[in-house]
Amino acid sequence: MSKKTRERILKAAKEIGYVPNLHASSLITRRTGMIALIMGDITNPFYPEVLETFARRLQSAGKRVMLLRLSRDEPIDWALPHVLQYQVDGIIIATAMPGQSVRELCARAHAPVVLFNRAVSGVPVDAVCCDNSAGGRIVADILLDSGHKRFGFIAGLEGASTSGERERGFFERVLSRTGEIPSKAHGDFTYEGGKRAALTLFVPSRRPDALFVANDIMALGALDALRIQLGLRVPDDVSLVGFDDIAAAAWPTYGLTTFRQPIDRMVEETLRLLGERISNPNREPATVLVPGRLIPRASARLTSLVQASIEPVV
Amino acid sequence: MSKKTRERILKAAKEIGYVPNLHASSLITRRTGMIALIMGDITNPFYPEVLETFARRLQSAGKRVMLLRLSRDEPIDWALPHVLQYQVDGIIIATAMPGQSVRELCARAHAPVVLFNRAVSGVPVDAVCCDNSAGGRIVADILLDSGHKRFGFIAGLEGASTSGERERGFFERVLSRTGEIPSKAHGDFTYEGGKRAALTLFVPSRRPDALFVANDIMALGALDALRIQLGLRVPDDVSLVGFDDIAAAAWPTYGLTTFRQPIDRMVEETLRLLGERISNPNREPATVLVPGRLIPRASARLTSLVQASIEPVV
DNA sequence: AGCGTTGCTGCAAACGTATGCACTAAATGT
DNA sequence: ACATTTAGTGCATACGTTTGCAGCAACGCT
Repeated sequence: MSKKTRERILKAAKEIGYVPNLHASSLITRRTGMIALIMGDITNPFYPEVLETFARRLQSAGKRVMLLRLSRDEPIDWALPHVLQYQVDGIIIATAMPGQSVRELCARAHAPVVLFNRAVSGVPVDAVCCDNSAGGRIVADILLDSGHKRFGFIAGLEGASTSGERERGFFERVLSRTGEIPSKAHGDFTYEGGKRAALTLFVPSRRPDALFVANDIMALGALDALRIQLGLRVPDDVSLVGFDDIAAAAWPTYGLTTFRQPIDRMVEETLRLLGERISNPNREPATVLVPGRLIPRASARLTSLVQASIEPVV
Repeated sequence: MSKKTRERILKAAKEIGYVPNLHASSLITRRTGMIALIMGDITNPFYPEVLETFARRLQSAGKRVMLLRLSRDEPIDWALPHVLQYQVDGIIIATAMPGQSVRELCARAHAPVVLFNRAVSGVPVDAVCCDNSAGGRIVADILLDSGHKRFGFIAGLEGASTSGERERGFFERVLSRTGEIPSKAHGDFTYEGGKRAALTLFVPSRRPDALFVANDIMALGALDALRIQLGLRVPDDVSLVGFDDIAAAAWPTYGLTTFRQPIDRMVEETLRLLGERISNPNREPATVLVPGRLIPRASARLTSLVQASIEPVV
C-alpha cells in the first residue's frame, strides 16, 4: 500500500479511538499473544524477582501475561481449565509443589507447557531447573573443606522437588565424605518456618556447626533465630548457607552465604523452550539444567583455600 | 433442561476435551472476565503483597488477572492501548509514579479505571489511597510526644504522590509544633537508596534524633546504614519509623516501628469501586481514603504514655 | 381426541477480525 | 493505443460462541 493512504487510515483510526479487538482477531489467527504464568507463593522474595523477569521479557516480546496465583493447597488441575478457556499461546508453571497429574494435564492441554524450577521425573515435559543437586554437593564440599564437622539441613515443603534435590546432593556428599547423615528439619519455605526449624535442630545435645538451608528466606529466619533467640555467633559458632540469593541476602546485617540461582538465564531458557514448542509442538521434550554459583559472604566460615577456589562473579 | 441430558452433555464434553472459547463468547457478551493490573516496581516487598491480595480476590471472584509491569521510566500511556486491545473489563493502576496524562487516558479508555495508592488531584477518577498525610502527622506526633528534637525525612521518588503526602503531613506537624522543618534526602523507594539517603542526612553537624522514612524497604536500608556504617544505636541514638509494614519490618533483627497500610482493606475498596463503575459507568468518581495504623516496635523510642495511647492491634 | 406444557433440536443472525478473490482505477511500460 | 503492473475497493467466508425463535416429539391433563 502507499504511504499516503497508510497515514490517512492511521489518522482516522486515532480520531475515532479505534483499537483492534484482539479477541476477534485471535479467533481467526489462533494466536492470542497471551502467556499464562502459574505461580505459587509470591511472598518468598525469590518469586517476585522471577515474576518481574518473566513479565519484563514477555512484555518486550509483545506478549501479555495472564497471572494465576495458586495457593499452597490448590492443585494445578484447578488452574488449567481456566487458562485453556483463554486459548493462551503457552503456559509456564512455576510453583514449587509438584503435582501428581502434571503428565495428563499437559497431554490434555494442547497448549505448550514449560515447567520452571520444578522437576517431574519420567514425565515428558519441557522443564528448566537450576542444578539443585549440584548446588547441594558444592555447598557440602566447601563446608567440609573448611573443616566443619556436624551438619544440619532445613528442608522446604514436604514433596517439593527443589528442596528434595538440594537435600539429596548435600546428603550424598556429606555421607560419602564423613559417613554420617546431617540432621534435618522442615521449614515450609517461609521465614517463620526457617526460624522454627532452626530452633528444633539446635538442641544442646548435638549442635550442628554448619547449617544448609534449602531457601534464602528460611535461612534468614534461621539466622535470626540462631543469633537472637539462641545467642549464637554466625559464623563463629555455626556456618550458615542458603539457596537462591535474594536481595536481602546481600544486606550487611545478614551477609548470607548462598547458592545463587541465575534467574535471568533460567527465564531465558524457559522462554526459549516455550518458543520452540510453540513453533514445533511435536518436538521431543527437553530438560534444561542451568548451573548456579556459590556467593560467599559473611555467614559461613570458609578457609582461604576454599575462598580462593570459588570462581569470582564476573 | 433435565438432569439426565445435562450429565450426558457434560460427559461428552469432557471426553473430547472441550473447553469453551472465551474469546468467541466475549465477542458477543462484551465481557472478558479479565482485569488488567498495572504495577510498577515489584521488588519493593510491599507490592508482592498487594499483587498477591489482588490476585487472590480476583481469582475467587472468577476473574483473570492480566499483569502489566511498568518500568520506572515507562509511562502509563504505553500500557493502555495494549490492555484495551484485550477489552479488559476493568483496569487497576498501582504504580507509585503519577502520570501527567491519566485524565485523558481514562477518558479515552472506555474501560473502568481505579487508581490504587496513587492520588491525582483534581482529576475525576476513582481512587483508593491510604491516608498518607494523616500517617505523616501521626508519626510526627508520637515522635514529638516522646521528646525527639531534630527530625529527618527520607523521601521516595521525586514526584510520587504517596511519598509527597506522607512528607506533607509530617512536615506540617513538625513545623507547627517546633517551628523547624526536618532535614530531607531522597532515597528512590529502594533499600540501597534508603541507605545512601541516611548517610547524607547523618552528617556530624546536625544529626537527627528521629528519622521518618517514606517506605519500609528504604527504612531497612537506612537502619542498616545507621547501625553498621555509622555505628549508631537504634533507638538509643536515633528513632526510626517506616511506612507500609512489610513482613521484614517485624523480623526481630529489625523490629521496625512503622505505619501499616491495611492492604486487605485497600484492595477490597478498590475492587468495590471497580465493580460499581463496571455496573454503572456514569457514576460520580469517588476517592476512598483508608486509615492506617501505627505499629510500635523496637526501632523508635516512645515514652510509655505514647505507647499507651496507640490503639492496640485487635 | 384435543390442548397445553415440557424438553430438546435446528436454524439464523450477530460479535470484530483475517484472508482470499474479483474487480476497478490509476500508473507505467512497450 | 494497448498490455502490464500497482494500489485500492468490495465481497464472501470463516473463527466459536450467544441469543432468540421456530419446530417437533412426548407427556399428562380435561
